[in-house]
Amino acid sequence: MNLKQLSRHLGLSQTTVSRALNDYPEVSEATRKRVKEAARAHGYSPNPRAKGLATGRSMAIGHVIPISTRHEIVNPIFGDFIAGAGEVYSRNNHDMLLSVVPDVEEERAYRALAARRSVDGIIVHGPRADDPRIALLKELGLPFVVHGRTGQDEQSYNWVDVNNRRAFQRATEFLLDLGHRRIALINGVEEMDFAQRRRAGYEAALIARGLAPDAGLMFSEEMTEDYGYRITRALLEHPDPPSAIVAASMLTAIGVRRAIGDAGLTMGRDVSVVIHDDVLSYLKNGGDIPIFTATRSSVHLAGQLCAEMLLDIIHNPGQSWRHKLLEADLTIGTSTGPAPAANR
Amino acid sequence: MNLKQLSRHLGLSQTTVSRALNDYPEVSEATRKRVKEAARAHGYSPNPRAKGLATGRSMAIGHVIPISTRHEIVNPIFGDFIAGAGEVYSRNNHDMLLSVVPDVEEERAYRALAARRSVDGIIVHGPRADDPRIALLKELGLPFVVHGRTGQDEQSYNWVDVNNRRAFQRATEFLLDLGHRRIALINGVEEMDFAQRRRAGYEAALIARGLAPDAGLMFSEEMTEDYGYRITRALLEHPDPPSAIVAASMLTAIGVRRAIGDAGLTMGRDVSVVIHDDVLSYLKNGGDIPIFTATRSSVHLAGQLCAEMLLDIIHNPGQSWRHKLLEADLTIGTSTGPAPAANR
DNA sequence: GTGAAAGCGCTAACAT
DNA sequence: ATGTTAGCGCTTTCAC
Repeated sequence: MNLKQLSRHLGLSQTTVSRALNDYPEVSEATRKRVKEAARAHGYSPNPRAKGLATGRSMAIGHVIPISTRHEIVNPIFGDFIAGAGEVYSRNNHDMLLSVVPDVEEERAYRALAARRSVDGIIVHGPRADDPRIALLKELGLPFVVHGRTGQDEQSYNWVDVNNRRAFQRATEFLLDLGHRRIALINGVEEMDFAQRRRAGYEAALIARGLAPDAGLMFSEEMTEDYGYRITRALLEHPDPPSAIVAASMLTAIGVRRAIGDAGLTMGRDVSVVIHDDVLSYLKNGGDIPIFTATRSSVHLAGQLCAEMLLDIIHNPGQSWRHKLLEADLTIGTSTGPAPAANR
Repeated sequence: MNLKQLSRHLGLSQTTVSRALNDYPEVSEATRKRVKEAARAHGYSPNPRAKGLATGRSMAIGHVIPISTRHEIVNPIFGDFIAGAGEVYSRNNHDMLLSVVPDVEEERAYRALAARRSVDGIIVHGPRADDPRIALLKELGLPFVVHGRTGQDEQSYNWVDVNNRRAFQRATEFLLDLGHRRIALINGVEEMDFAQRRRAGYEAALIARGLAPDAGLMFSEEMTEDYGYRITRALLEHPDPPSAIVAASMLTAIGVRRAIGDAGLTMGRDVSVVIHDDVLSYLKNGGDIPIFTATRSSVHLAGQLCAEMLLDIIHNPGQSWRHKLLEADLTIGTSTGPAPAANR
């Protein structure tokens, strides 16, 4: 069933039916009601391509997922984020277009999306501290919202971010309050903006207590299980090992725990660990590692918020930049305990 | 730059330019070359909506991701699969349309996709043993490929599946060869077809050795960490505990290992564990749980294969059903060892 | 308040 | 081998 058929069926012109369906004010209430009912009854739904061709809009939002050419892993936060954003799009009759591209071809992918006008807006994932995509998208004139922030000019574009700095500051303060003095940081790659903010929070907490950040206790790599394992083993073999660890991501945390176990030590007694993870900081259920359960993650929420913000920007253009800062989930596990007296 | 402008620029008709670009045979090689070069030089790229409107095709593939209303978790295999499929679409100039819908509204989502002709084909995720979606999609006449299989009529639709039966049979045989006799199975929900096949493989291996499957050693639930933990703890407290466990999924395996540790036992000595996981059976790196590394998972591969099959079906319709059965990755960890003499 | 007609950018008969 | 023309299904002037 298309517009033509529907309008003929109603004895009206395509124009009127179109106007009624799209809530144009000049249609009489009576006709609008009649038209909308008929549309529903016949299961009419406009052809998005025809609509897009006529309006120049696509009713679609693009997500460009860069896949690293070095280590083809998909960021685990991705699924949750997409689910959150997808719900919002469904509610607003927008399609979600996913574009998976090798990171080296990312610029081309953005330019292609813009040139073909396949999408009305874009969500930017995983911003680097100094990310060229921001300038590119501004140049292309495509509305966009960044999930996260870059290191500078954060007043010049739209973003939704988790307060990573404060989360790590709180985590570190928590351990300091328990008497820990040598606290290690197992961080993500500092090319990523979020990792820089996390370290800043960690350092701020130490400095506020008159402790100098120790480069020998701060680590920065891709957040894998192996990374958590290697670093933790090395730390524990140190003559003056840390009594506590602040770690990011579930995978890393799994490695940390395995290393502690393999060293014959006990989490929460010999070494305290605080995990930050905005994907899987779900319900903790009898253990010291968060697990999948029925609760939404903050990334899921961030996905919803990014999508809502972008749709709003597309609908009401010309406004100034928008942003939203979420307080992070922080999982403080059963694995945290006071520092051994010797380490105070 | 659109077709009209490009053709004017070349002093040719739109038709000729269109034909040259789309590799129609009747265009002279000279013109084709000239046209293609001009197109590239001007960065011309056809408007997909106009093209779709004219051809009735969308150049897009739909992925409907049902989000469970009970436990809003995203299946962890999802990210990997999407990445694999996405690469194939990119190479073939197809868009990937993601539709995230509450599972109760799934039928409506498929019908909407079909009615609006938003996509040329669909990939079906997570088939149940008796899945109504197969019949629905046949009725809708939309080409589709299932990632996985259903319990019956597997000759009547297209699918790509991992040989779950054989994987679990091999895993079980492996443990039997080590002398184990009481082997537990920690399986996924049996509503899912893959879980049924996994149990079938496990049972077949036992029966082939003259052992009767013991209902008290077989478990079936959503594959969370907590599940792996709970079941393993319970098993180990049993008066006649199993000496080995076959477990599915990384999360479950993490729970299994934690439970073994908490019970004061050692994996590979007191209890042997074989993990099956097609997502994260990546390189194992010094531990007994697979970790994220640079290697592709079999789900990534399945994503590619599904996408390729679907594009082929769309391009060459009218052929009979197609399918592909992949041999599963099977991670046999350092955590497997011979059965204690008492258990033989 | 409603309708006729043009046009969005492309493809596909149907010429030539 | 190339061009002309008529749509694809919708929105949007413009006229009434």
